[in-house]
Amino acid sequence: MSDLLERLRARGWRMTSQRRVVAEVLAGEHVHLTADEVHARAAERLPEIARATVYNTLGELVSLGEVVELSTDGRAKRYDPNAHRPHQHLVCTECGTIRDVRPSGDPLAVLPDSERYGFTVSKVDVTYRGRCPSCAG
Amino acid sequence: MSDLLERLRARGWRMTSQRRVVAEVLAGEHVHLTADEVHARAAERLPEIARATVYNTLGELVSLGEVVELSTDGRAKRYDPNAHRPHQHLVCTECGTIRDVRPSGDPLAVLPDSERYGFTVSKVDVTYRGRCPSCAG
DNA sequence: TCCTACAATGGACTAAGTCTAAGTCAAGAA
DNA sequence: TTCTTGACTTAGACTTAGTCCATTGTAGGA
Ligand SMILES: [Mn+2]
Ligand SMILES: [Mn+2]
Ligand SMILES: [Zn+2]
Ligand SMILES: [Zn+2]
Repeated sequence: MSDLLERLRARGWRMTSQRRVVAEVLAGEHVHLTADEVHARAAERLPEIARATVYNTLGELVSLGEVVELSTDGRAKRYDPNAHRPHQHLVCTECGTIRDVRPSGDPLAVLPDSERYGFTVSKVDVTYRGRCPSCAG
Repeated sequence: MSDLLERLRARGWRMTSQRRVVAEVLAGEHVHLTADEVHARAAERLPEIARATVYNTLGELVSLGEVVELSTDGRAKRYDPNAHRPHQHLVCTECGTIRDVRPSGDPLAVLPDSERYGFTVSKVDVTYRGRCPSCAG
């Protein structure tokens, strides 16, 4: 994640304490936090960070391709730092747990030309839904 | 769609003018309206229908499996009466147009057991994204 | 050290949806 | 047909998630 800070600096990002803590909160595997969760965790380290700043920073990270924005349900968007390894998501319908998964093959390939209606298709978002082991009871 | 009204009556639904117009608005192919769009169209026929009634009715139709709820972006959910023919969606990133599409094969089959982490996977939502012909310019 | 353009702040505002208390009415009973 | 009653509808307050803006602060170059 510190290489992230390097990359951002190289792109002319002004490095502020707020941006640093937001980037640090978004570290690790299977991290899919909402903006408010990012804000809460950032505020543990930098108490007066504003919600608007978190939204701004997340938006910038998304534009720069360093973070992926997800909306797996109709609720708050989630922010995923695992942006450099393309993957899909497996979501528990009970508890909302999210796992990164990699389906076999290219998910785009299964859409025949006859089903593309002249669109230039560039991206596929796949959400697998089911019960996780601890909710299966 | 009148067979929908039959099915609902058979399930003990009390038939009101509000429920009837909501069901009528949700007729046809490639219909993916937001709750507010449904409300606006319903209000053309029944001016004093309340927004809450539209939300209630849509929620009931979803519970009964007669309508599918979609959240392809982080915006308003969309309601899809094409609930009896399983399909996926192709969305234009520019104008938001939505098409029903049928990928070849079972989208669930491409997720290997090793990528299921003990989940009981029951459903897949696939959103193909790209530019539609009129936005391709 | 100073300057200033870029960034952060707090609070008002919007969009989408939920909840509630009071009033209405569909449909079965008599 | 009229009566009855619980299911349904209504308006508006409330919540959640996110955006916008005017003001204040500061990173980093000169
Ligand atoms: Mn992920
Ligand atoms: Mn559809
Ligand atoms: Zn679970
Ligand atoms: Zn388009």
